[in-house]
Amino acid sequence: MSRLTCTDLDLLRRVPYFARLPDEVLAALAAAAVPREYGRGQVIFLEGDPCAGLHIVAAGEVKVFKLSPQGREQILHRFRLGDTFNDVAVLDGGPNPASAAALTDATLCIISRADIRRLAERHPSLAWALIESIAGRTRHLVAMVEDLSLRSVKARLARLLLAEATRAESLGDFDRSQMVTQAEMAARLGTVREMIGRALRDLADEGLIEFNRHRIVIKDRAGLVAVAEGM
Amino acid sequence: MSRLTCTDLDLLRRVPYFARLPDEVLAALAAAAVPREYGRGQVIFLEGDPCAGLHIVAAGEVKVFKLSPQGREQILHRFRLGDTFNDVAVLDGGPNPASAAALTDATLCIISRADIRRLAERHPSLAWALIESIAGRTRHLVAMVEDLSLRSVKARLARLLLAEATRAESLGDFDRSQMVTQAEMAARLGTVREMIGRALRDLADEGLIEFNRHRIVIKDRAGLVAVAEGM
DNA sequence: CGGGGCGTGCGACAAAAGTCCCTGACAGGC
DNA sequence: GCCTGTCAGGGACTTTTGTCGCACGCCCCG
Repeated sequence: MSRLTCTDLDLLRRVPYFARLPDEVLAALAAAAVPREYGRGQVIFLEGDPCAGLHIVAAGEVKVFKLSPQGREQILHRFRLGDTFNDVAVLDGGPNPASAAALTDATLCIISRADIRRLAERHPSLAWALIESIAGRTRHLVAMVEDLSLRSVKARLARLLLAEATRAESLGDFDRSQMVTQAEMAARLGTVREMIGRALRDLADEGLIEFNRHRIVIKDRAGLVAVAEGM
Repeated sequence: MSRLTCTDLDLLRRVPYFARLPDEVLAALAAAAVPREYGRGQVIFLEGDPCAGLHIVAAGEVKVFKLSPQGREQILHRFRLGDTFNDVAVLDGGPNPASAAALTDATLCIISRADIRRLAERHPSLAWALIESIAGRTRHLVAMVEDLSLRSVKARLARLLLAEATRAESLGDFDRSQMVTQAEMAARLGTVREMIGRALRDLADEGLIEFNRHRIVIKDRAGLVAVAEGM
């Protein structure tokens, strides 16, 4: 038990928005957190269900997504170690705004809305951490609306590649472009697999990237930026 | 001066998320609020500029929007009496995530980020009010992403008509469907004016609505709902 | 009462996105 | 090593969305 709590504490320190919280608050959060394991592909919670609590990724990767009646998927966000999700439902008490599923085997720590609320009332620093977290989420969604509404698939893809490259660099796990499959890229960009394939070929024809199954290398960053902005 | 403060207090009570705050907090907010007038079409603040503070609509209507390089506009939200906007920048201190402009002559009350932050630290009830406000904003954006990514223009239009009709009823200002121009509907739905015209004609051909310049009447609500969901 | 400006109606066309379908490559399990 | 399922490559076609162009009606204002 004490080992578990210790592990949770370490995890909480890896959550950017929580890192600066006083130890006391982190300990209280850790005490309230319940770990849970999910297998690859397993559903974590469903859109519309009553608030499933705050989820923190302790291992593996997770997607939060919407499905259309026709079965097409739009991924709202992909979450990794140290990310929190379902903040919105936790903070306003409404139903989960979207569904979540594990992309790989994953371990999550879950804190109920009641616990969060109790702790946030006692510790204003936690309330501010949550506010900054949800503000970041909102900025991401604004960018997503802008993308979907105002940019072509090719431009969106260029932006995605640039963003992933930047993220990979800043994390040191350079160039293992974790982009997995074209189908997933399509779900993130709000289109279909075939469009991703065509857009990749276009970019390669223009000499901006090189790619073969599961590996994409950026050859001309400035050119990619131009595509990302211009169209 | 005392009259002005009184007016501001009345306004703050009309903000849904603020309505239940204790008088003391409302008075402090009112003291910090600066009123300002804008003419129709006037820009209020620009995307990317440093945080412009919390804005509250005291009169008139306002849009928050993004522009593409090609000049197309995506309206993220239309705000009316008692709505607050630019919450995100106020809460996280980053730049404004989008631009804002007055749709009609408008009066806004503006509270600086510093004041909000100071008051929220002193009064946790205000912090929670802000949290619920931004959570609502985030839910709206999630719905917007879903719409743009997974629904046809016709389905989006059906949803918009249903939403506006519901709002109009619940406010008693029934059927004066404030939808103004087709161009604005297009900007809200992420498409162009001509598509709105075609989609309206389609819906009319199917007997679901009737319309002539500036007046849209829903004839078959269930049918509209079917269109809104199905496609 | 005669413009102008704005919003609309509508058709022809162009481009972007999506669908269908089939082939072949690769990886993991047996 | 072989079989099977998943993923990618890519062509042909359809549908949806966006662009262009122009005429019309309405309303405001001089």
